Amino acid sequence: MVDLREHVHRCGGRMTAQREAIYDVLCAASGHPTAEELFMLVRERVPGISLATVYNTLEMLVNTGLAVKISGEGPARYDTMCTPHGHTRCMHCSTVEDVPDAVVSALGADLSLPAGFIPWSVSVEVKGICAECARQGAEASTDA
Amino acid sequence: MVDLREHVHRCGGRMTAQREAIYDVLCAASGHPTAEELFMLVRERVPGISLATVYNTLEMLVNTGLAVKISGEGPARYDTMCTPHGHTRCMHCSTVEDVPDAVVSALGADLSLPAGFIPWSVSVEVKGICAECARQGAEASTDA
DNA sequence: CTCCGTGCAAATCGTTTGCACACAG
DNA sequence: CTGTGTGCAAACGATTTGCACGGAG
Repeated sequence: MVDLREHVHRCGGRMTAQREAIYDVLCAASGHPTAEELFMLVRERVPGISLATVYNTLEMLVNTGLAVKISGEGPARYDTMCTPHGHTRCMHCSTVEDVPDAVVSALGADLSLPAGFIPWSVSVEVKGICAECARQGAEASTDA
Repeated sequence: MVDLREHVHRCGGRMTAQREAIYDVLCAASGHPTAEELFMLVRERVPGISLATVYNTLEMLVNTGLAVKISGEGPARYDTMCTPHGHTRCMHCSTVEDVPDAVVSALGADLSLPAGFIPWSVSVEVKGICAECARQGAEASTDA
């Protein structure tokens, strides 16, 4: 969580109420919201905001290193945590959770990359079933 | 590369010329083709085939474990190599290459997953610049 | 005053779906 | 024969774009 105004200025951009609201909401969001979800939340604070602005701002945040875009199945999700980490994705409810771990950042060095490939970032995604869905699944099979 | 006819039957499906062609082409493809690319290639062998059939068949192959779907930025790419491995993705030309490595499969155990999360598969993607694009980039800056 | 960022609506792109027919089993 | 897989075209969801205006600097 940095001073957005200062950050934006350093990157040659302008500060707006929309950008502040989007960044605030993204930082405060518990999960890893999609652009649409973020849009819904931000609209409570900036009623007239448009979805395109949310996309624009998110792209700016990603390009300037303040956020990370997690793309995979379905709509992309966004994350502000900028230390290297992986994600889990529930195959049932598609929730994304963080996997803070030094292993992730150390990984790059261990991989035998194609000759000449210049690595920039490593992302790790663990697909599976989240605790919540596993619990419900167990209940369901108990009920049946 | 398995006997597709037998595999499909074991999974309760039917064998068709389209499915055979798609699987053949996917196995023979050097890179990691998108559905669209695959469609173009398969059309040379089965001129009347439809893109929907390519999507259907790919989904079947993925569901039955004969192929892997690599989704991320842009269109999804497909891969037949079924031993655990990671991928590199060039940020410039978006080429996807394989990273065969035991580290990837061993990774799951080392990560501190959220409590209760049941892992199913681990995917690793290294973003960066591929050798080809790096070479061209170097040339370009030399020229300038 | 100058442009960058915005809002809106339409366009685009990848993928899925509904339907009638064909052909594998 | 029976029902699954096919081809087509239309629908769909996520994201991008073009354009004119408004507000930050």
